[in-house]
Parts: sequence; C-alpha cells; structure tokens
Amino acid sequence: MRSSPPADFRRILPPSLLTSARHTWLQPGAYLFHQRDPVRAVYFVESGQIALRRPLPDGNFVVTQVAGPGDSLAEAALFAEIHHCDAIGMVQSQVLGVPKQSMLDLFDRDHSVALAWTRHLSWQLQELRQRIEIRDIRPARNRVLAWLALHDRSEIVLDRPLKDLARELGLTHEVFYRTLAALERDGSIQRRKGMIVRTRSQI
Amino acid sequence: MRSSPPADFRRILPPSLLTSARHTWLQPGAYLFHQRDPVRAVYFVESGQIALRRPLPDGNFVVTQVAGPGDSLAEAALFAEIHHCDAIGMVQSQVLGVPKQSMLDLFDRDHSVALAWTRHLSWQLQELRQRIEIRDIRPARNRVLAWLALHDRSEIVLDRPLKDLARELGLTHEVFYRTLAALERDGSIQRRKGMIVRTRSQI
DNA sequence: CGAGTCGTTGAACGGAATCAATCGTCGTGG
DNA sequence: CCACGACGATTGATTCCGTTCAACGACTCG
Repeated sequence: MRSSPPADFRRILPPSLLTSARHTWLQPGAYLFHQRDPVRAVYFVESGQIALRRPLPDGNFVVTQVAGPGDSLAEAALFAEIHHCDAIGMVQSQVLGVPKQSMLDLFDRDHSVALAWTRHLSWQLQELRQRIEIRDIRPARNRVLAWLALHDRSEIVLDRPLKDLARELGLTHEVFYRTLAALERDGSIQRRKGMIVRTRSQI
Repeated sequence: MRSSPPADFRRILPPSLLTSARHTWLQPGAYLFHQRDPVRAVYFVESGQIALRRPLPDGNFVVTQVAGPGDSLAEAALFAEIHHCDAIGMVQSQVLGVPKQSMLDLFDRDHSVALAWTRHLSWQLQELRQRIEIRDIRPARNRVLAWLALHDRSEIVLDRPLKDLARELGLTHEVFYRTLAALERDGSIQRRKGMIVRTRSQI
C-alpha cells in the first residue's frame, strides 16, 4: 500500500534515546495518562492497543486515536504542557515512554534525529490521508480494489488478520470477507494462504 | 473541534522563506507536478483545491489527498528525490512553492523553524486521526453530535459552507442538513445565522 | 435578470450494518 | 490427550440508514 517504509518507531529513534526510555505494561482498561496530566513523555506502542479519547462534560468520550504496535502516540504532546486526552489500554499492552525533554534535547543536539522525526511524521501524514481518501470510495468493491491497486506488487501479503484490515478500510469484517469472495469469484483476485494475488486490476 | 491552532502555513513558515517562495496559478485540470518529476519544492495551497493522485498501471487513479486553502501538500516529498504521485488543480487554484533545499537549509540553520515544522506536522496528524475516528461513528446523528461535542465552546461558528463540513464528516450534504434539522427539532441544538449552538449534549 | 451555488426537503433504492450460525485453529488446563 | 473456550474466517437473512435523484427557494454575482 504505502510507498514509504513502515512507520515503526524502532527505525526512527536512535539507540541512545531508547536506553533512556521506560517500558510499561498496561492492563486492559488501565490508564497510561489522564487528561490534564503534565506531559512527561512521548509514547510508542510495542504490543497491544492504546486508545486516546477525549472526555466530554456529560461523561461521554470521543475516541481520537487507536494506536497499535509500532505506532507513536500523541506526538503533539511534545509541544504541550498537559495532555488533553486520556490514554487507555484496550487490551494488555506494552508501551515505550521516551521522556519529552530527552527527545527535545536530542532534537536540539542532533539535527539528523530531528529530521528523521520530521520524516516519520510526514510519512504518517501521507498514510493517513491516503486512508481517508480510500475510505471515501464506494461501494465496498471499488474500495477494496483501490486498496489492492495501491500495493506495488500483485501479491499482497496479509501480515494482519483480515478483521484488522477491514477496520482499516472502514468496513465491517463481514462485508470485507464477502467482497473478497466476490472478487475471487469473478476472477479479479486469487487467494492463497496468507496472501491475495491481483489478477486483473480494473476499477 | 481542534484544540490546536489552525494549521495554516502562514503561521509556520518564517517571512524569510516566504520571500524565496514562488506563487503559481493553476487552471482546473492543470498539473502542478507529475509522478516521477524531481522534487523541487514543497507546496502550500493558497486558494482553490489541489488533488494528489497515484496513477495505476491500468490508467486509473487513486486519490491520496485533496488539499484546500491553508493546507500543505505532499510534505513527505521533502525527503524524496522524485514525486510518487500527480498533483492536479481541481479548480482554479493558487499555490505557493517553497524550494525543497531552502527549506532543508533553513531547518539546518534555524532549530526553531525545524521545530515549528515538526509541531505543524504533529497537529496535522492529530487532526487527521480525529477525523478518521469520528467518521467511524454511526449513525449520522451520533457522528454529528460527536463532532459538535469536540468543539470547546457551545457556539460553533461555521467558517465554511455546510457542504464542506459534510464532506469532512464523511456525509453527503443532504444527510448532514437533515441530521442538523432533526437535532434542532428535538432540541439538541439551535441554529443561528452562521453558527450552531449546542443546548443539550447527550450522545 | 439569468447563472451558479448553497441550503433544504421529499421519495425510492441499494448497499452496508447487524444479528446469527457454523467451521477451523490455536492455546490452555484438567 | 482431549475438552473447552477464544477468536478468526465465512456465509445467510434481515433491517435500516445513507446515497442518489429530484425539485425548489434564497442569495450572490456578473
């Protein structure tokens, strides 16, 4: 899908930063931080799933991000004094916390790291914009075809469960399964264990 | 909606950079750049609308971004030798092109500018993630309520046509109108010229 | 005064969500 | 080892909500 490298924090942060970082285990429902907590660190998800949500006056929430393995979390917090949303583990999760000040200091000392971070953010942006646009494609058949077409190789390796991919595409997993089945039926794709192969590529 | 400042490039780029920038007028359908063109500049939309789209082998396209006034365009190009998508004016548009090298040089010379750019990207990311999550909310009524709830003040000033807001929310304008009408009917909001006022805020 | 666009409502259709049931696989513990 | 539960994958049936098409009024602009 993406023409940019995978946005995994391990490729962005230098080892020197990683040593000053703290690993944390989070049980399901446990808070990583609360709204209005002072910002101490920028976080990266190593495993599990962390949700960011903004509490509303009436006691409800609006979810603003769901971060999975490899994702960075609340990068904008780097430029804020306090958090403006809650962070909660959806499942048992492991996160890496890099102290805010260490990060800013390193940016200051080492240009290449600052630039690498900028590149990371730019890639993320590109990917998200793409995701938004692809979700606007209707019906499901065309959306899935577009998603397939964005992959450079005709063989798409499924590194995640189809269920997760469905969510990324903004479809329920049922509809995604059905659509894939329909595409295979009419010969647009072939399915092999753990991968999808594009055959014709008409949208 | 956002708790961060508006992401307008005029607040990020220092005047020194803006002087070295070039204004370009783009007619509808005209290309700002093509895929595989060498990256010369990073662009900002001053007026109109620019679409980024990735050409497919079969002659089709997948749109990856639609940028409006104030938006930066293809920031990731700053780290690439060639463009990997086309940029086309959807309507008559004016863009500002800041030479890639000027930008990188300035980042190198002036930390504060580099940091401002990082902050800009972080805010953009946050906003996009929020947009994605809000578009997952169904049905339309709840989505609109969530969108309203994200605004800090109970009076939401409509700076853009409702049509555009509908698009941002991932709804057709008809459904958006209807939903607003329904919300007003049951007393959840009140509408005054150019603004919407939250009254009750239950989701 | 028309042309164009936004805002608004109506009616009908279609496609995706939802609910439900089944199968396979994997890991866990008795 | 097998039973059990959890979860992914899959398909069916039904419902419902958002899209689409259509029409109209208000407003702005040339």
